[in-house]
Amino acid sequence: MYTNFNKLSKERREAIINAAMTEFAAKGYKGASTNKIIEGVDISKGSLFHYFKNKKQLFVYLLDFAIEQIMTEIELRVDFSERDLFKRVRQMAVIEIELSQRYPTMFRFVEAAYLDQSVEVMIELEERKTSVLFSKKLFDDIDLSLFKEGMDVTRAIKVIWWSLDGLAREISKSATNNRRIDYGQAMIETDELMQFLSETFYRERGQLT
Amino acid sequence: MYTNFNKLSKERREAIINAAMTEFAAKGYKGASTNKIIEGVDISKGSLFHYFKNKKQLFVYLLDFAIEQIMTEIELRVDFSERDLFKRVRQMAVIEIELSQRYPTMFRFVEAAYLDQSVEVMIELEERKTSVLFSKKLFDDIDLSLFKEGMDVTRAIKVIWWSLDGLAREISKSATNNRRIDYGQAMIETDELMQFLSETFYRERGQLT
Amino acid sequence: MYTNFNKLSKERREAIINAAMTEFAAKGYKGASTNKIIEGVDISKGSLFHYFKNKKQLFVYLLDFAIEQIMTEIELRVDFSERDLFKRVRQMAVIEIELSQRYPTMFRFVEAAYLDQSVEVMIELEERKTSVLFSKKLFDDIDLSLFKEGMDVTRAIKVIWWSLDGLAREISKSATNNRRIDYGQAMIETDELMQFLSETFYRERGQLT
Amino acid sequence: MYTNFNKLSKERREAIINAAMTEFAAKGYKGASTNKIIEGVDISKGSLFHYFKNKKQLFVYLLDFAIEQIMTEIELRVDFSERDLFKRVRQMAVIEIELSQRYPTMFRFVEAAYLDQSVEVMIELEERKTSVLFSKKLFDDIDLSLFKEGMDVTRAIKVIWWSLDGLAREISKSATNNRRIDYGQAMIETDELMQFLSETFYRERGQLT
DNA sequence: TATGAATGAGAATTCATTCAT
DNA sequence: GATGAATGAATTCTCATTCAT
Repeated sequence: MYTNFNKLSKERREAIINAAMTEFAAKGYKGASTNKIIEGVDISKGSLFHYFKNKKQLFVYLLDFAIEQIMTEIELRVDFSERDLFKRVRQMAVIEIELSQRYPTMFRFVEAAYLDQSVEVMIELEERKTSVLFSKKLFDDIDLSLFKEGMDVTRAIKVIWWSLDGLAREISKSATNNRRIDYGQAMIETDELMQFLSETFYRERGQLT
Repeated sequence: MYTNFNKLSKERREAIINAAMTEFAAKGYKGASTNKIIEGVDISKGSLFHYFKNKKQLFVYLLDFAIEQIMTEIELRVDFSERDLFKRVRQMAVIEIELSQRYPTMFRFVEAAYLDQSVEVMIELEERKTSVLFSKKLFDDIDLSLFKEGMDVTRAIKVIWWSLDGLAREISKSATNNRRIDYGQAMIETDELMQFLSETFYRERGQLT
Repeated sequence: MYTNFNKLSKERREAIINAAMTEFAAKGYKGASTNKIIEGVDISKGSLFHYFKNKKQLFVYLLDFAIEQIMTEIELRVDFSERDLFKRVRQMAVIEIELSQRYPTMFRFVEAAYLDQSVEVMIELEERKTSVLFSKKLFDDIDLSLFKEGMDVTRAIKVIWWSLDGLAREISKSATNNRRIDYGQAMIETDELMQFLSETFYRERGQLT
Repeated sequence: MYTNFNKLSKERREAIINAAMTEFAAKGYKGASTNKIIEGVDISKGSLFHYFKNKKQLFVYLLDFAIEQIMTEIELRVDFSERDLFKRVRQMAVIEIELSQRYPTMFRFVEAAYLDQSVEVMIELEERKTSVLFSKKLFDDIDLSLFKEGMDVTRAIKVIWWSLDGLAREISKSATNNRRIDYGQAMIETDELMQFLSETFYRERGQLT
């Protein structure tokens, strides 16, 4: 699968991936134009459909490519022996922020893809979301003894997750308006939120960093 | 603005609104076809573009119509003299659930619209989101004395909001998969979450209902 | 059905029908290009697909139009009270020859359509063929007493039909090569064939004309 | 000509011929896709166009190949010393039926090719049709003394030919509808028709088999 | 005011053929 | 000789919008 495409040189492949992700991120699946994609990179219409048999396959390829890229980095760099929930989550946040600086197009694409409503790719998206979004591993083998006594930990973790997710959305939304995310500021806000949450749910104040 | 459209009879207006919302909800802004919209209701091509000068204006009209509809109901029915945050929020949840049962098309439209990625309507959407989503009034004149002493109330409220929002997303996402939201179950889960949150952030256990 | 198209002026309608039939006759269903059709007549791409929702519907319309045209003329002008098989068939041949001179494009189209192998329109073609080709009425209430005694009349009629059909094919095939059918000559040959067949199958030599 | 292709091993050649015939038979000349042909057999794009300089040459090759195959068999197996027209024709029918069972793909291809409307190959087709269909040899040195006295034998032979052709068409058309030709039944019907024709045109009833 | 026929740019995709390796 | 990636013209069809009636 994708045999033809994978035979291309890295530069060419990346140019195509970049152009396609940019277009999909900007216009959504349905709105994106394969014509525009090939305009943005030195490739013929025939070639695009030689690499990917149709628009949907191209989209799915990009999605899987991006997810793998991100997951690989997380798997590699998150220390899963760290049993303090906040410390573990913080590692992930740091990596994500770094990646979104290194691969802004890819991140914008993934965010847009996850919100895409197009029926044509809904099923593919759902499959990927459930497999990734709430990556079980992230909450595996957490040290529950750090939580306050009598606390409903499952619910607490959900509240923590929703809060971090909410903050991320807020930051990313403000970015759409003001055009650029200040990642330094984002990290500070995330740390402050985690500080608040650990004070709320943990037995005693810990040291995040 | 929309003078021509407003001169129509209520039935006609609602038929058009319904058909348009259904199409936009199903296919997104870009994917929706004005041709399909008029097929679904007794109106001519010319008239549609007479009432709304283009597709975008139609979309924006629908959005504002829906928001107003919902906000009016909330304004009317939420008792803003209730100063207990959870009790006030609960009222809103009840109303939203009731409305989404009464006007399913409208709700589906609003949900889809809020996720729409189309560049053409992004700005309009952002304007409405910020003005509505975190409706200030909702958190005005809240009885802060109910919160635990020393609690960072602003942050607590955000966490509460993000959690309720997170639960709502979770329910609505599972609905896309399993086809139907069980509103009774949704209310139970919301109540349980609020119970947990009030125990976490409030001085003493209250009675929600 | 075909409401939009039927609202056009006769001239415009005929121009479109003509251009389309010419293209289909020349290239077959699959080979015919809707682009070429609109090039050949003052009509926009959008309009063609406004009149006929797709290529297939256009083809089917043309086919039904042509068949109706021909059948109406035959019904009107063939004297079905003539009970002598050859005399009745001769009437039809005369009409067909006349029509193919008056509407050469239409006839070329029908002939080509009947030979078309494209899967997309096979079913539609089969439906029309069975209903028309061996028009039962043509052989209804024939005077069987004219045939030789002891003759298997059913088989004789088939042989007559196949022979006339064979001659027609021969003439029409030679036309593809030499470019034009000589209808006078064709009529003579048909008469000669019928003379031979009547001598073969009839009790006594009749007078065809 | 076709030097390169003929250098291939028999198996390879036949695989290519088979795949190409199948595609042409199913979709017609214009509709057939060279891409699809190579998908169905182990051959590269470049090679196909190396063996046959273009689609048309491939088609013509297949046509000539099929015709030669069939004609060779007929030449070999028909006993041309048999001077009774019906007996000679019957031999041919038997061979054709046998061949169409042995090489169904080839026969389907030939039938489809003969009906093809594509301008690109019309001329080539016409050339082959006239050269083959009414293979003179078939009617050479026929024993005319068997025909009734005074009979216009030339015309009689034509009627016989057209009738046999007509029956064949009828059988083959019904096959398109009902999916399979019953060759046993076809042979019976052909024999019955020939019996009828020999009674009609021959001096005295002969014995066909 | 209301209509809906007309439009042509643009959509995704397929195609036979070429040519550098 | 054999390959298969690359091509761009051509395909059918859709679309939001206009404008004469």
